[in-house]
Amino acid sequence: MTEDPKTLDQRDAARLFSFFTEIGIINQLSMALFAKSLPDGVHPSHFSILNHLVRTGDGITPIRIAGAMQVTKTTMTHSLKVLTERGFITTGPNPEDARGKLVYLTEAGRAFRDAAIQSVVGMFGHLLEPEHYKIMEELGSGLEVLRKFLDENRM
Amino acid sequence: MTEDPKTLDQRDAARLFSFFTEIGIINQLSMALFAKSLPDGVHPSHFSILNHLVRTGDGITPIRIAGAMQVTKTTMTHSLKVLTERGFITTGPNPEDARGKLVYLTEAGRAFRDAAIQSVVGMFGHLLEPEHYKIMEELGSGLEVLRKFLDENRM
DNA sequence: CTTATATGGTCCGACATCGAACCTAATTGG
DNA sequence: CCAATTAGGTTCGATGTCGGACCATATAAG
Repeated sequence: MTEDPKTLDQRDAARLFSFFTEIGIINQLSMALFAKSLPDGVHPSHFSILNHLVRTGDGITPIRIAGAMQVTKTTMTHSLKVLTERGFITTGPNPEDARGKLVYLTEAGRAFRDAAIQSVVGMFGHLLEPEHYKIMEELGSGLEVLRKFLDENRM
Repeated sequence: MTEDPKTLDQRDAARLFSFFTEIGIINQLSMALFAKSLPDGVHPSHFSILNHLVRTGDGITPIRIAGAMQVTKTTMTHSLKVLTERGFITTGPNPEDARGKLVYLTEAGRAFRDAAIQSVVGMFGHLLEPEHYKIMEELGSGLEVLRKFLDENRM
């Protein structure tokens, strides 16, 4: 019909659907498993925030965390409130911007993150077979290309 | 320390984390894009139910749909209520099981699904490049292995 | 047959997430 | 220097999802 290279033919459309379906199911199943390996009612998103603070260093703004986690600032406000109530983080004023805050890890937060990693690695480690790690490694670069592209083109 | 082949070394643990992180981000970004391409407040999960009914045929039970969509029956009850209110499905008694229901597509539901596909294909089609379809195709089989494994081992 | 258990579905409460509206402070234009 | 716009955060209401409790029917055990 058309020669526009960006027009989807039926095969492309089918690939698109099945690909994102697989991604969605894997995400859902792995997140459910992940959630079960976390202690009493700590959501994976909470763990991710703590993990991000450990890896990139704390003393950063909620907005930056929200950007890294791909969630809205509204969601981040809520998540940080939960983490504060659990004693895993503290917040203080931002000396460079009177509108903003800075987020800091507590010792409890750091310890919780370490324990959670042990728990998660234990659960997945007893489940996955060596071939699965091989697959994950093989898929890594392709996924990265797609992730970066989607990230750059989001609206 | 140990020779247990299922004990994760640091490289495996890192692969595990980065893999599921990529999956999570791709899922989130693509779902957000997907949601934006659907008309006025129809959630991707609602579309998926309609799509499933078209592809596998209607007149099936809510439980079967829930299994296929990987959600709980509680969630399915809610989703079907929304779809019924929008006039996209109807439900009737199950002649073979007095406890159960059967779900049927309406003409409006079928039309909505078709229109949504056009919209989604249009949005992604104008965004993705040929190389991305190639990548998706290459990743398909590996993702399928992981998905099936997670699906069989969920608890 | 009667009882125990499993299954289809709904209701309720909890929670993560989002968008819209809003406030405050920073930045930019004039 | 002042007005307009941008950016960091919070609050509010809505929605999707889940787990637990519950009801009704179907199936299995005795």
